[in-house]
Amino acid sequence: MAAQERPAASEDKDHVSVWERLEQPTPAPRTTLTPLRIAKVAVGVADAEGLDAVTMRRLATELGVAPMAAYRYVTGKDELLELMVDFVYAELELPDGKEGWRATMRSVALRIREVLLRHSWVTRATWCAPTPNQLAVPEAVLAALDGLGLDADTAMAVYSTLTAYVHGAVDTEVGLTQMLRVRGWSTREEARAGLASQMAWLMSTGRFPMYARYISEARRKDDQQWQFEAGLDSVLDGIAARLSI
Amino acid sequence: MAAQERPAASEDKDHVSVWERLEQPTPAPRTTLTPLRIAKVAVGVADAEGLDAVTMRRLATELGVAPMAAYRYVTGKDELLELMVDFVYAELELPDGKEGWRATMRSVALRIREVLLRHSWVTRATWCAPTPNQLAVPEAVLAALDGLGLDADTAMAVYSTLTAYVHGAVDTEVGLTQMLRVRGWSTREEARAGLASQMAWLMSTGRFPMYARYISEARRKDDQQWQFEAGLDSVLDGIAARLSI
DNA sequence: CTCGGCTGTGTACGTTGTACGAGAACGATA
DNA sequence: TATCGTTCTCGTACAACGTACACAGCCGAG
Repeated sequence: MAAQERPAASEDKDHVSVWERLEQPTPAPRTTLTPLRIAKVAVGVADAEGLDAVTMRRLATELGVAPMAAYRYVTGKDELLELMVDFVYAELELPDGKEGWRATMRSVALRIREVLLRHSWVTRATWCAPTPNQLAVPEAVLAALDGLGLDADTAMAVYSTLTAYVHGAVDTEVGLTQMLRVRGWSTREEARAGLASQMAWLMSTGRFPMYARYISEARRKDDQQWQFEAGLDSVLDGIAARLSI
Repeated sequence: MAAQERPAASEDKDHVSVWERLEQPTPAPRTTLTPLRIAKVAVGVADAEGLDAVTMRRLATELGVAPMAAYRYVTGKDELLELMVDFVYAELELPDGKEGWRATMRSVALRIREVLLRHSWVTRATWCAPTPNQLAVPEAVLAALDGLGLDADTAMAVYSTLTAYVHGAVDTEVGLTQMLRVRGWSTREEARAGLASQMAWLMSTGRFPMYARYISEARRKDDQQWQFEAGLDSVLDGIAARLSI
């Protein structure tokens, strides 16, 4: 048994995060490169051509710099991704929480969805390292819940429930459009046709009668916004009901 | 690059002569490979060493076969992943739905969580192509909802809400343990220490007072099962409330 | 016994992340 | 101004990856 194989690099207790390093204000006067510029360019590439297009080499070309240059600011590709995710979350505008917990949470959810859809690669890049700008989300949510008399565990659970729903929903939403793109179906018509033909075989097995019926009867199948909000309101209802607030 | 001359046979290390090889004609029985066997082995590797360890070459070695052999059964790595995901979902046991919609949905959610935690790479491998065994989930859920008088769109929305929550929740749960493993913190103590030191810096910025307070007060922070079920019950409450069922 | 078609092999190419050491630009010192 | 140490950047190089392509051995049908 080859039990304990360590794939990752060597990092020990003296591991300083990117964020910590970011704080020391660029010890370099000469820097054509900065973590922020790197992140910005990388996000641009990812937005335009997908996460797979983000290559250390591609990044270097885009920055007008040698392939290895970025490694001065980033210990590896993983850290680059962290930077990218944080950069994206920076554009999230959070409500000030003066409108009550429910309105606040609702609007947080909707805005996160917008941002994640705008940068659809983010859901696949997040492996749950909390970046500073990501932490602003729980901060805002918890602030909105503060003063309602919830104990810490319950408040955190509420927050977790909300983000679990939002991430899950956006993830499948993104996954779906991603799949269409991978399959090469660009127009809605093409997509419907292609998907239908693929589904046809599955349905013809007779294993999924319910699914077949509901799919054929559903009318708002393509209205992602409606689906998202319907689920969101359910979740919020549930939270309200359970906490009687 | 000139001189790409084949060296004499005796030059190759542990080289068996042509004649010797001619002597043992059949090291290979027929059809050693099947999609199912491929998937099973790949899942084994992924479970043991993570998704990154699943390489076409690694898979080949594991199967006792040449690197390209699997391509007879799979058009590329993407298809391999589909196979793997489907293989995992095959072990999901779904309730028969005779216990009412709520109990059914609850148990579906819990079982999906179990399976996904058992194969923690699946959440990152899914880019939303519906495999047959995955389709069994909506089938079961819709069957449980049937006869409640919901229209197709609402029923689908209920299903989507549930899976969004489940996937989102398990995803962050998996992401967290993944992060611990990547950072090299194996024991719970190490993890707490490492995470704490990393958090300490973020908290010291003063940007996240609420978060800091709630984190320090929370007691069930590590009870993932409780958190999952708390959220799940919220979601189910919400669905019940909204549909008055 | 031959032969076409599967199934597995071998080799090769282009791309990736990144280790490593040489080189170039700077501030401080002499 | 000349020199030095430090800091940033580059060029090269390597192992590992996914997979294209042509081939070889075995099977059952004729």
